[in-house]
Amino acid sequence: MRFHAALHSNLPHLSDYDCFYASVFEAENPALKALPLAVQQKQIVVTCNYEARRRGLRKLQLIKEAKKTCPEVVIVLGEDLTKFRDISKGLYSFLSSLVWGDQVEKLGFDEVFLDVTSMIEYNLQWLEPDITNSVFQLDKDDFTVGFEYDPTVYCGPTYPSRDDHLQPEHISLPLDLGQRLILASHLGNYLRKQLEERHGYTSTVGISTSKLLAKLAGNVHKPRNQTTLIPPFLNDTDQSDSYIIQFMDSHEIGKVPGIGFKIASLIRAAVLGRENDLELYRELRTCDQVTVGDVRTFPGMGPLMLDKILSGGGWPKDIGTRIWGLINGVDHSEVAAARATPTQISIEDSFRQLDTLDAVRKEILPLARNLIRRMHTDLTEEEEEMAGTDEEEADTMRDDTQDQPAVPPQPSTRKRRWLAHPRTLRLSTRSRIPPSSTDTNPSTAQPPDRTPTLYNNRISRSCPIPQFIFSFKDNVDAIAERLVHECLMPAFLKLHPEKSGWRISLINVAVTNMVDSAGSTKNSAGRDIGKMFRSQSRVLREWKVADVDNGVGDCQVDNSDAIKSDTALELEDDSMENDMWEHEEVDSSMDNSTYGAECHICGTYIPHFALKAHETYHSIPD
DNA sequence: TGGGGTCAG
DNA sequence: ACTTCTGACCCCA
Repeated sequence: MRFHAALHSNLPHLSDYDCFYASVFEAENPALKALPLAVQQKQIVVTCNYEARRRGLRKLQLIKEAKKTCPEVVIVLGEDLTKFRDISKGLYSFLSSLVWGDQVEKLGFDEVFLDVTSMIEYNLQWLEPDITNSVFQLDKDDFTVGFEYDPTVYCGPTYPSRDDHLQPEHISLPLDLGQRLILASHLGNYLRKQLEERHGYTSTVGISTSKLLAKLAGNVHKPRNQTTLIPPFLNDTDQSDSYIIQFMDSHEIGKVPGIGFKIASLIRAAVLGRENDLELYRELRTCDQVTVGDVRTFPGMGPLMLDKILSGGGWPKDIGTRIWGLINGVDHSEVAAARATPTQISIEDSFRQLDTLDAVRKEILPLARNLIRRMHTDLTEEEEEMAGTDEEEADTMRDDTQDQPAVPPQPSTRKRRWLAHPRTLRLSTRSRIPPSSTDTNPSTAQPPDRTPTLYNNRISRSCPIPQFIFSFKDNVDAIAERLVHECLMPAFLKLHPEKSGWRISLINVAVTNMVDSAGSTKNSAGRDIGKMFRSQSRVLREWKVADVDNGVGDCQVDNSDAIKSDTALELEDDSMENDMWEHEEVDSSMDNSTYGAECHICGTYIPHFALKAHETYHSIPD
């Protein structure tokens, strides 16, 4: 069987990005770390830090309730996602720069799948039996770049835990899966440390042989830790996946990634025997919870039965097979390669209700503006300065003279070009009352066979995108205004021909249907990284000393379950790390001293916010 | 290609 | 009171 190591890493503490938002505010203002902090979008708490959780706050809680539960809570507004998106991009770029190949897949703002197979394979070949001190090479071309580790033991927690599990005395090299997972566990630990030391963000990592298992493994030891899901390697062959089965069986069916609310509900209904004539139904441990194990062992359960359970919906063709695979811990999906450009960009806002054209127009305008800004940041890059551009000769001469000291040309004067052109513009709305609905009371609606697909009330109209949206000459406001009048308002009227009474509660404006520009490089992410770091090797070399210092010793720290994540390694911070990562239009204007300084111990350039953590780290060993 | 659905965080 | 602000992929016509 082929080894497919996926390393899944949640960038902040918890695997959801709840805490990611809170971490971003804490990074801006470290004083917040000691306080209960909640991030607000409209009337709800979308996220809160651990201090707030300790005091009883939860995500997706009403602001009112949160204030009642914890009057001292500090509330910050998080409706503008720009910061989160930028930080997320930066952390993502950093990980991509370390991992070989381009299989680095973002899931939301706060999670990344990494396929580290080739790194593991490469490092496997240097191992010799029973050597407890080795070097993990992070750069094929430079054996001095890497970190020390002990390849005879896992780094960090495993599932099953090593207390429950016989650690093999001798690991057969080099083809053993367990050995690969050991290496992956050390790499995961290294990546976590790098994220924390260099960027001030803690993360949780799951390590296994597929995206499915890596993701679920990541939930086991939640904040600021990692879990390696280990298959049995001493057991008999027929039960070779028993731990995986047990692991999967213990999950509630809806917790399995890929099984969402609808599918889980249908499967639960079937297993609980709601509409099944079979009365072979079993005693379920809890009334409400249906576990993967309950589903897997249900009489007759398999791909065909799942197909039947899910028949009638618009599901993918192989849905039964896929779900059955997930239930059995099988997931063959690959970690997706990095994308040059997103497939769509959308921006939306929600409201209590909008009922007049004027109100609608007033709300759409800023959405259009922001959308155009986003198109510029995400779909354009700086033009490569071509020697042949006659018109710009004067500028070019002045700006690009050799040996120009630290101040680069103003980014705003640089030429930009589109990496991709969206071809479609789309307006979506949601109303408080569904447009044409007859359902009076959803709670009384009996679930006979199919969910009546009640209330998923976003409706949309799209149109070809007007070409003026791509202009670099006209300013954003002018383009936005024209877009609203010529496209978006007409689209709105098509959506809502009625005179009034729409009770609009949400408006979304999107560009979709991207066509990559010819000549744009395949891997723009890689090029951005190249701009941010001189080269991968150089960056890594800068950190070489740190890496070696850390290797094994830190594993021991991390292995201890007794760490107080709140106090042990708190990071001081300054707000500017965004700008480290500020993409295409700004990067050439960076003056490093604005954002950080050189460490007086190792001389490495450290972003300002990470300096304290970095020095703390120097003080640990030796 | 347009409109909608489900999944994810 | 399944809420917020997204983004990816899938199906059907």
